[in-house]
Amino acid sequence: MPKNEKISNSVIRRLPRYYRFLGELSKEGINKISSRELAERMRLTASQIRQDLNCFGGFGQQGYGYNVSELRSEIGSILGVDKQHKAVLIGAGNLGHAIAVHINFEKYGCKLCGIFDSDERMVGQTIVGQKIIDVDRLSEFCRQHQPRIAILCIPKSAAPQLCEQLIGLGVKAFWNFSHYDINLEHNDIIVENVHLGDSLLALNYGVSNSANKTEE
Amino acid sequence: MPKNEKISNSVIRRLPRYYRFLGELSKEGINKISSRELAERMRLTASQIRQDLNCFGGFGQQGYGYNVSELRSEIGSILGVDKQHKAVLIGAGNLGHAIAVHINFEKYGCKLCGIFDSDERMVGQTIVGQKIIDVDRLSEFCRQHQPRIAILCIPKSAAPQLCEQLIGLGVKAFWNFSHYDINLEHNDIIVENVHLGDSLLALNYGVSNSANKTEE
DNA sequence: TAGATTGTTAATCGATTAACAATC
DNA sequence: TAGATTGTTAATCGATTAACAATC
Repeated sequence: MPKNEKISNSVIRRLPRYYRFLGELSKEGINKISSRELAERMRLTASQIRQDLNCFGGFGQQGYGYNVSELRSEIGSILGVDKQHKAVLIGAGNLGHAIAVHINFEKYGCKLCGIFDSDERMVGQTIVGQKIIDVDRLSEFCRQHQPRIAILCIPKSAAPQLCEQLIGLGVKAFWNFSHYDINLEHNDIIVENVHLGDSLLALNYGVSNSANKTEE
Repeated sequence: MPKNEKISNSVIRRLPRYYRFLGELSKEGINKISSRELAERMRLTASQIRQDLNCFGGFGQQGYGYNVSELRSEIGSILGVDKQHKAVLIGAGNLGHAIAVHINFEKYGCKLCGIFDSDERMVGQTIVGQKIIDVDRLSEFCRQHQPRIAILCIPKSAAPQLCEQLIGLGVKAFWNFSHYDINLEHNDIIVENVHLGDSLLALNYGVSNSANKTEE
């Protein structure tokens, strides 16, 4: 769908937020919105919104604005929310478990089709209606189901080897919650690192260096 | 500590990653590193690293490079890892629970001092050695302990009101995992939104639009 | 038609990269 | 001293904002 040039990462990162806000507007029963109004709500500039959207096409109408639900579904299809890419979750500990039950995968264009763990006490247990599978059976499973996305909720030490294994099995994208910083040679692999520690540290920087603190 | 000018957000976001990589180097027993070597490992440019670090001071030595553990501890203190800011966690459901046990708060300059939930079946249960407290007692607790950070693992609907309440109680920063997009009038409040859905959608965009897919 | 608002081009701003003098 | 590598200034690049003609 992209018009012609490569879409910048900054634009891509804003798309999910547009999608969310348009969903809310839709729920509020608002059918039409101008770039100016949307900018106000999202604390962006109208210019930026128009620039962003025009990377993908002219979704608006001069003199009128944008049709909320139409624009939302356009952005949705750009993001691929209706693709239902198959995903496996590796690591069903606290975080993995929470991700499995907390994230509505269908809503985000994914289908969670397998949950794995290496701890034999977890294997066989059921979460979100799925039996946890022994990670030893990962290869077998992937050959059969061909997942394209792997969600890593595993210790740092296990990550490098697992990444390589999964790439060998045809996985194209990683949603990485491990403390390992995926930085692969393979340049066709898509990585979304979620470093919660980094996020907390950035917040902590803000708190530690905020203006409302006395100089020390 | 900042030299004189305001530090850009892009720089701040890279600091935790520097901190992490330097920690790893330290563990590997590497004492000295040049900006060129570090850049290679982190997939950055040497220029950028030197620029970033020089926002805060000259931590290197010409002709030699940087002392790994020294630089790490400098960045650590810039990030405030030894500050131990008090934090409350609101919402001890799947995600809140996982955050509580998964994140080593001390390591990131925080101290988790209270966990709250509104579900009476959870109240009184213990996680990470702390009894879950009824959210009705949040005000009382905050007046006594004066936490500066609130971690929100609550439904979107509960977020706006809770934010206001917490700000009234002196909370200065939010680590926000709720689907509510904190976008406050209060401009001295620090917000770190962690929108896992947005993150997954960005990944999904990549998978849906990757080059190794056939045109459709 | 007049008014509004887009799509798009041009101007500005900020961040990244390159270059190099300073210096260990 | 010679070699290496920083700190810092200048050049480049890209992203954001402003402006405005096109058009509904």
